[in-house]
Amino acid sequence: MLREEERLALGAFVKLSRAVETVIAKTQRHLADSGLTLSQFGVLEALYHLGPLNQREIGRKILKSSGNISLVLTNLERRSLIHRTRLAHDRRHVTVELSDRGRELIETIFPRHSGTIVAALSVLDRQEQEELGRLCRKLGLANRSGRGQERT
Amino acid sequence: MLREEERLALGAFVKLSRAVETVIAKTQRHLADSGLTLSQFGVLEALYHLGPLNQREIGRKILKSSGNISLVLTNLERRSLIHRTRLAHDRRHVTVELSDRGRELIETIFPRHSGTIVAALSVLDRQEQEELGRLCRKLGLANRSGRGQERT
DNA sequence: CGGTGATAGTTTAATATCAAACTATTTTAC
DNA sequence: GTAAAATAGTTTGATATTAAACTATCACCG
Repeated sequence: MLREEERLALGAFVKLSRAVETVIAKTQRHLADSGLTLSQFGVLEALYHLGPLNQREIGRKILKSSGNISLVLTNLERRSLIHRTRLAHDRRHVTVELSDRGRELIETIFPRHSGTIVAALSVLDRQEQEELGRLCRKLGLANRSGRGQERT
Repeated sequence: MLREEERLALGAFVKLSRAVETVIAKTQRHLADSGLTLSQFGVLEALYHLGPLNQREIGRKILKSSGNISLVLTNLERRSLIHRTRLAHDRRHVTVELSDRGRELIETIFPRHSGTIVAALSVLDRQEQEELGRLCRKLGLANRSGRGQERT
């Protein structure tokens, strides 16, 4: 019914999706203990590793629309995990940075998050993880949204 | 700063997530032309390939919570793409099936959807797709949610 | 200047998503 | 046979998500 080429590609993609979903589900369970969603964690982690960013830069890092970032930041701000500041010399930009509480939280949570992923991937040996990374990198780069299809 | 094991696993996982996100983004753009979300498409596709199912079975197929399935079905029902029927001999169960309109729609859309994925994966040759499938299958199976963590 | 266009962020409307509480129904145990 | 437990589905409350419309600000050009 399906051509061979089709069967192979669809099968690989289903397995790819399922694999990501199962690992993400594990990380979400653990993040929920701290009352964080995966998106909130993504923002805190980006700020932690890259320092203060404006909202567009955050959106580019975690691949979300600007409207979405705006909301996620509002929720983080409500819990005093980040600060937003308008730049004086260009009032269109908002600089986002971790609060002390936010820094403490991400410093506590990141090792656990990382541990969850390392454990999940540990069914694959070093060489398999390298190969998986190589194939996914190739796939991701070839299909990255180009030609004016970035999210606004 | 990060141990080698950690760097490798986190790196592989980020690439894995990005690859899935980029391919999914492509399929969503195309599904949006028909006014379907990915979840709605997932339901229609399951019904198309597997025949009538109850809501729990659908949830298991597309890995979503029962509450979510309930809502997605309501939205599909509003557009007359599916029918819901209570089973006479066990009134707890709802049998979901494609309407004629739903069948027409999925028959039109599925080939395009499939084509999008085949095209996206085509940067990998046959052997690479097989290897990617093998690695992801291993990863997914090892981390499938067990121990009472299914979604309700 | 002074308007035109670009850029950053916010808001809105629709859908999705989960966990948890809830309803309805059936099965099981006593 | 009825009470308790299990099962299927729905609802609720909170967050996420996008596209598109919108606001505010700045840059550039005449």
